[in-house]
Amino acid sequence: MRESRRPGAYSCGLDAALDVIGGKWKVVIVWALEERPRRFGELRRMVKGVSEKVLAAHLRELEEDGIVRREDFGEVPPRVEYSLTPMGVSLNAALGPLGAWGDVHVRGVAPH
Amino acid sequence: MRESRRPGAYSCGLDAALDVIGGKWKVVIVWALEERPRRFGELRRMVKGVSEKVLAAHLRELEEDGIVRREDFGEVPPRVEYSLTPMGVSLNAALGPLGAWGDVHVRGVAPH
DNA sequence: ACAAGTACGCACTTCGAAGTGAGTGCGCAC
DNA sequence: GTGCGCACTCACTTCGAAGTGCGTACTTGT
Repeated sequence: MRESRRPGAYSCGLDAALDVIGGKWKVVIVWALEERPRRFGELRRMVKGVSEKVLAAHLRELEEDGIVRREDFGEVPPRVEYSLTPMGVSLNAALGPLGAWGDVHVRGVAPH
Repeated sequence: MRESRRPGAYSCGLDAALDVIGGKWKVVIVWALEERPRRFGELRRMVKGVSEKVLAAHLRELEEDGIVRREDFGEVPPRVEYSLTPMGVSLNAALGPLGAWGDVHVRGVAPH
């Protein structure tokens, strides 16, 4: 189990942000939710290589951190939708420059 | 040993960037080099909690990735200085928004 | 004479995140 | 009636990043 966030335990905002997106698949999940809400199985197919256990765990953590919202339509068979909260949207925006940097300096993709 | 970077192996620039700064202490190291070049022992004291082994390993990886420059003044006792390359400076800039996001949304520090 | 600082390298251990494979209870298509 | 998809949970294993402790060859400080 992960300890809950300890305000003031970080030396800078970068520490804090990296703690939130620290999981192996977190950024990919957040990125996959950018366009529109997604269902669990949908995410499972989009985020290639992730196991169900880890996907579920990461989604729960992201929910605890206020990044994603989980909506359970109490239907049967189960139907659950995950979407970004405003905080999640702003996180995605903050990740933009870093993604662009990676494109240019690591992948060698021209910014045009 | 770490495999060298594989161009094209990333699904997006974010993957690539996170691979580069993936180490536990990488961002703190880069952040510590922002102001001016630093010596090994100096970094060791700044980056609290890091072991010498890991600091040396991370510095070597960051050098391989073109983020930091290592300058060895062949003196005795040894004197080595680490500084950011232009690419390192741009990385730091790209990390800015993420740090600000963490300050505001995780640490609750007002922007202003 | 002795400890401490310099910039590391090496062998060993630890520990937790992630991977694996199974089960659940229900509906629907074949 | 058999199997698949849904959205998970649980127990177990693996594996590699990070931690620990020691050694180096030399200089400076007390």
